[in-house]
Amino acid sequence: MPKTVAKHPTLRDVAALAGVSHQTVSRVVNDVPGVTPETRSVVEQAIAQLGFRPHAIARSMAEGRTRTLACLAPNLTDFTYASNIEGAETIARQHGYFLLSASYGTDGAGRDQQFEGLIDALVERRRVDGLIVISPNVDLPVRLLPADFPVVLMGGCPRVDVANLVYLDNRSDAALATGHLLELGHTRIGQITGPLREDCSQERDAGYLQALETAGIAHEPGLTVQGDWSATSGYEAFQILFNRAPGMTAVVVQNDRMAVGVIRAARDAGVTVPADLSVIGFDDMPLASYFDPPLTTMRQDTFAIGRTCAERLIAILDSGEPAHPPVRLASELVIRGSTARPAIRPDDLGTSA
Amino acid sequence: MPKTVAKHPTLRDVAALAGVSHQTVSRVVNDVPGVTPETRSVVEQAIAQLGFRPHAIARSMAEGRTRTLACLAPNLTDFTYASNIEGAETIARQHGYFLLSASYGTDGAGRDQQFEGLIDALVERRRVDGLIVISPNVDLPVRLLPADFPVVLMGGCPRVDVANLVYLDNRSDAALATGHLLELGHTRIGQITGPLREDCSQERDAGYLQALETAGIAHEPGLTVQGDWSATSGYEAFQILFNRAPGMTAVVVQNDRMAVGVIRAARDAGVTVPADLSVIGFDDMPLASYFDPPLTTMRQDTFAIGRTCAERLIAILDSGEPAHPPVRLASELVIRGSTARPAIRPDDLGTSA
DNA sequence: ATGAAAGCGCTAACAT
DNA sequence: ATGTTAGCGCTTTCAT
Repeated sequence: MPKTVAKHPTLRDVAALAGVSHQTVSRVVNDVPGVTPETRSVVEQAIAQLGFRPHAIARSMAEGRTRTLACLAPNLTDFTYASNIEGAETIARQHGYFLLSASYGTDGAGRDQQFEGLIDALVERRRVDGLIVISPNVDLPVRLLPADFPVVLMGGCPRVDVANLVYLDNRSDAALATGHLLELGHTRIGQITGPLREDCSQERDAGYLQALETAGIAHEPGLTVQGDWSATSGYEAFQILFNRAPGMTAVVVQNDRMAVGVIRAARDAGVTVPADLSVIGFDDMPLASYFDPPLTTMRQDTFAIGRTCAERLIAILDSGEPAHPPVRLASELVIRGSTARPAIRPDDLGTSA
Repeated sequence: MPKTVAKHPTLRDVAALAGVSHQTVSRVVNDVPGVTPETRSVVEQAIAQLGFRPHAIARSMAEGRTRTLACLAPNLTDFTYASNIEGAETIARQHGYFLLSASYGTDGAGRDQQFEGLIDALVERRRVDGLIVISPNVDLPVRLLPADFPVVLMGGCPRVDVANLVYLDNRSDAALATGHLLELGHTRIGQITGPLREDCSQERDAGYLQALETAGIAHEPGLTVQGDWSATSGYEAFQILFNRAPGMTAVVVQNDRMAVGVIRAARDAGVTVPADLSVIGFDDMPLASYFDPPLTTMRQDTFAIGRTCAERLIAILDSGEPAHPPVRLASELVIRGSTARPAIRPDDLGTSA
């Protein structure tokens, strides 16, 4: 009775068939020099004949690394996160790594807890070699992550105290957005922010304030309303702003989804964009140019951000390159149809010139 | 000189400290009965003291499974795929699995090759326990996947010969969409399809034809144009259709992105939606209700689809449940502003009644 | 150039 | 209830 063939042949099965030691097979598989062409050929035939494939887990076990990276994000569906992830995944695979992605849930309670659970399962139990963390608050990972584990952070503001940070300079981006409105001649410019507990919202707010100040325009706190990134919240924020400050001619909206909500609310209130109100968003989300009017927005190359994160992480892993200083990524102003010069209103006539 | 403490304590380190065998520690860690409360307590203290965490890879090695699933999709950014993935990831984690997601590239050459490479690295090398495959062509995975590996397919049409298939009944969904237009009173209904090499486009086309036939309306082949799912292709397809059949009063557009392109093209051509032209899309993508007019569309619960796939896969893995017959998932007609009764045109007056 | 031995950290099967 | 003995399939180190 012939020995039952194991479902998956091992190095030793190949070795037995080729009449060499399993070690030699290992050398052939890993392209290690020091194997005669003849031996190599015999082994290769045996490998082919048996359909041998090295066992990735066994290899991880012996090598002490998994060739797997993980990316943690608040969710996997928002286009910005999804494209970060896709960018990272592309680079990872190009370098022989896989990318495991996990979301750590919606805001509020449980978030930290879920994040910690993820760190435990992925990092402490050494399931992955490195981590990319996308977090609305850089503090979260900084606080919860072990210091000696390879991590690249994707953040929304510069932080000199944080190594391996790839960040968007939201402050200057927002200043640029506000500057665009200022240049068009707007002076009463409102703002709709994301949740103010997020770095990104804070930074953009700071940039907005900074641009106003540079232009010598007094800041009206009542002109800023907080949203939650959703189109609905943009809709509601506009209504508040509209009642509060009918003279407002432009709004900086901290993301495109809310901007779309603003445009809808404006129309419902009889306000025409951009004739009566200029609206600028952030992200340049897919189809931003297909709304009515097409959205003027601050575009971010989110794929490139994901790629950069993965490149940095792999450099640390493969080349033993140590922690690197923060990398700043640029945004780009995309002018479309939702912004224009302010209309000259009857009551403005007296004050001009 | 004290023994240098290993960076990561092992079962044996804990055992030594607790004065028991490593096996007892293993029992405690895995909550296996048959350990005295006292012993357990001592071991738990040692675990805490050393900060021991079980090594996931070593465990995989010994258990012969990785508690990791993979999801393959054409890309990770299209909302439909991203939400499938997020749904699957949620379920996976609830059951103690991680989800590794990988994209197998854009269409055309290289696709099969990349897919094969993925199968090799993930399946043949046993890096994951099971696979979820989202493919525009069910044939691709059916052809390239080993028969004995746990796989759940997410597809666009029923296939009795394929086990573990979770599918959208695109044919009847398209018939429903077309039926909506028919009910409104449209008779010359155009169609813009996705790439016809994809199952989904074929099925929807079949559903469209079927609905027309049921209504006793002769099919005009010239009223169908092929797009590539992009808004731009929808824009262009409308132009072709408009020149070809100015009398057309409605279009079934096989996804929302193209539908948005159609609406834009219609407006640019002086055609008002829905007064002059009704447009129905598929997907109910995010913000579909924020376009102008809000999109009427066939909604699919893509999160639920992802969840279902993961549930099936885990059932096979954990409960040893064998292959199951195809699962059909329903879509829902969401009527918004882009569809309406056809206007009564001058030349229609004579023919009516 | 090749082989033998040891061990990665765990689980499983079998003692006691 | 606890301990002992074997591996899991590979890489690494050291012999030959």
